[in-house]
Amino acid sequence: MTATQPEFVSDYLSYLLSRAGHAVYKDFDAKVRAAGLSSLEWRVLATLSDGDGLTIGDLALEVLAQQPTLTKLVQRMERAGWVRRGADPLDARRTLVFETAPGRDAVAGLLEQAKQHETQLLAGFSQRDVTALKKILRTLITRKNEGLRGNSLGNGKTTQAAANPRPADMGAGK
Amino acid sequence: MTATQPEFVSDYLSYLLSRAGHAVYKDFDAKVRAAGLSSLEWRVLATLSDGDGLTIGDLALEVLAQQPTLTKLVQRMERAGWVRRGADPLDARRTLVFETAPGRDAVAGLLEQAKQHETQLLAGFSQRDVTALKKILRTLITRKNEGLRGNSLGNGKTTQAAANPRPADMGAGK
DNA sequence: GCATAATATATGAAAATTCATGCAAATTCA
DNA sequence: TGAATTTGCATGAATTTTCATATATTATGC
Repeated sequence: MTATQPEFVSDYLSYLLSRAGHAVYKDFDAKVRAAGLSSLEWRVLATLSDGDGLTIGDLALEVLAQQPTLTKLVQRMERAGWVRRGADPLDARRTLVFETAPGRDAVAGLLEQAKQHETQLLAGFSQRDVTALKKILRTLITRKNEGLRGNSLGNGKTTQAAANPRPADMGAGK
Repeated sequence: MTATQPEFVSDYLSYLLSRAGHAVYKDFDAKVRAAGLSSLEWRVLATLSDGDGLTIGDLALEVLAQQPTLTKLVQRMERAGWVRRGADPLDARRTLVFETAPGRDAVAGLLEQAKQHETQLLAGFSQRDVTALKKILRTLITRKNEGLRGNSLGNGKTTQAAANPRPADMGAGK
């Protein structure tokens, strides 16, 4: 009704999430750049390390980029030798993306460092806090736009399981 | 030590924060675009609505963009009539950014909608959860890289208080 | 006060992203 | 089955961002 009160932004959830994400990522980003990768390239390789053979579209959703961006990024990364593109025998429209050995090598160290980084970041919090935090974040991610009217973005993306997942599957579900 | 276990990424805090931020922002973004603004323009105008007269540098920190990006964005936004640039009488190197009346008009509706959006988003959570979540996020934001060795990014940015803050200061703190 | 260093923004060229659209393959359904 | 629709990716042009650096101003040390 009345004018917007001051300091709205600094209490706004969307802003807090962005800021926190940025703050958390910022110092790790230096290591990513030192490894010769851009932020998006790191995300792509890290995602593929969890299981490759994703389509361009699913990969775009995973790394929060748009499809044309991913199409072109993957082309560049293929030229760099980090990934390989392949056809999907079940659907000729799709382009599947696989990580190459050099690609795995490029992120191997970073994946380890990422774990250490997270451990350090969360050192000051109780296990309960961390669990609660991650749970809420997952809820926000999963819930997406349910319950929000006036926004019929069906968005029925399937995000099929990875075609080439790593052996076990423990530690992530919860 | 051993090979990276699968599903690392989906439990990685940095990833969860980015995803949550993206999920939360996604449907609101449609309204921002409908208002004729880009995401970054929305952030800039929303930030300035909380008090303008910020320098290019401080504004860049606020909206999580780089300085050259902000310099050019502000120039475009000035041409569009949303902001005005002014000199700092105390430091001739600085460029201060002020919101114009058209700029305020452009975001007024969005600021209201943003509040509604947040209310809807948090509807399913208890007040306690929300408070806890925001508290942790603020800690992550504030703490930045303290306690993280091997990264002497002093980053002593002052981010001085807004030169032209809005009157009261209630409703944001807690 | 003067050189030197540090800070704040601007800018040009290169690179990446985005928007709109094109095209091919799969799906729907009459 | 065959036309119409939908889906998935690629691509060209325009826009935006980034990197490196230039420029101007303020702080510092002697």
